[in-house]
Amino acid sequence: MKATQLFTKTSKTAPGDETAKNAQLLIKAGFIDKQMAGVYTYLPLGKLVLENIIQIIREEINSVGGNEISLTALQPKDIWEASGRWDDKVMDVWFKTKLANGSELGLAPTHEEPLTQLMKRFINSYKDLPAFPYQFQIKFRNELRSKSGLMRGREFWMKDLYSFSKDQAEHDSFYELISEAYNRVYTRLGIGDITYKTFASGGSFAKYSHEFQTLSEVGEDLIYVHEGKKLAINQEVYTDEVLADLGVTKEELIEKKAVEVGNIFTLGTKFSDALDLTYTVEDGSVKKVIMGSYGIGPSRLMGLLAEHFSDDKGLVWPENVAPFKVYLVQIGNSAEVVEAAQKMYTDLQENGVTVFWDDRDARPGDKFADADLYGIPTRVVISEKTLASGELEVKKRTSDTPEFMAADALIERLSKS
RNA sequence: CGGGGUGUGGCGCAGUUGGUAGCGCGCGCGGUUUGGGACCGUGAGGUCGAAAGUUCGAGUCUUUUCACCCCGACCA
Repeated sequence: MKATQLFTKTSKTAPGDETAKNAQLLIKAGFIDKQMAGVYTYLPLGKLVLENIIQIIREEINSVGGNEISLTALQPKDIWEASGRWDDKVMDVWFKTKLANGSELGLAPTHEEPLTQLMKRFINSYKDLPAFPYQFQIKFRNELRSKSGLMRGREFWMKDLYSFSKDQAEHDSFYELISEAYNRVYTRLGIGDITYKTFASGGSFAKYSHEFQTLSEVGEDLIYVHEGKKLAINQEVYTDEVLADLGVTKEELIEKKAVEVGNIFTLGTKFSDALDLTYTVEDGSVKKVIMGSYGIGPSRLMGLLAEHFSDDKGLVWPENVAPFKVYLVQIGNSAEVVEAAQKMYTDLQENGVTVFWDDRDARPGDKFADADLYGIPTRVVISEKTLASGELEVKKRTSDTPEFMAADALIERLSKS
């Protein structure tokens, strides 16, 4: 993308009505815009980051057999009444509305009911199981108080996956697979080392559910971390019994604040009971399907990454989620410089390296400042100086000192990474 | 939902004892500049969140209301 084709621009001042670092930086950099409390627009650069996060999750979910779908946001009330979750006293985050004919509707805060209903059409026999449908969708939750920028919104992106299994063993095996897939997601996002599989309360069908908690001072959760075993315990189940279960002692645990970046949950037959989702076994008998649900919030992850990977100059995206790999700074407007920049822009793209070319008629300082604020991993400068020396100036966002290299060497390095 | 705070050009802010708004950034134009957010000149742009009230007169006072932020509660 060329800078002159991007309609957003950066701001020198952070918005006065945001105190969360992630929101301040993302708004200053023009990645997002606030529509109202807890509701944000994704602008071109922010959309690229969000899509990169989504794509990583998609690849890992597909690798364990996920089938991507897209359920509806508008929900009829009958199936939610069947599960008992239409009542505001049971599900207190509903946004409810009506059709023109008066029928009541809700904006989906989650999707167990509609998906269970849908799967009744496709699950009849043991031969149809297991099944792992999932989607990326905007969820609507009428939070009493949204806060912390992208971290807790009333409208937010969620990857929700549901598993449909024959029996507990099949369920348990997938549960383990998805747990590993989640770990791979966090590793690819650059937060694997500070993200812990955390034991949390399990509901009626399992002793525990598991959250994936990333250490952060802005976190809303309190967890007890065992660094050696790479696990943690949520404060809500921090009891002697649980400690004994996991074979750890209080002395080995460290209390930390963390952000919940994922959750995997055994549902058992809660929804297959409510909506009568059954299958026929080999012997002709009929059984209830065992379900699980698995969530990751891409938008919350984007907020967390902005919060975690940033400094006084702006964002510092990990390679895998950055909107572009390279920020190409063109200094000067001489024909030689423009031509060289154009060639580099084209060469990088032809080698699979995404690049943002700052072709604006602006001063170098403006371009450097934006390159830093955007948090693009690698900055490449082309100017009269670099043309004279025959080497490009290359600087990592995470480094203060540039290095100099020939164009070929740079392209080779970047196309490999 | 309880407590606290804040709403003034696109953004960030100021506005003294009430006398019909000002600064910085950004933006337009002219010029000088051009390796870390330049400078000079000039110009456009707001009726002060909304409504009602007090007053000769309200951004400044009163009431109501809406929105936003923070703390708490809540939170598949």
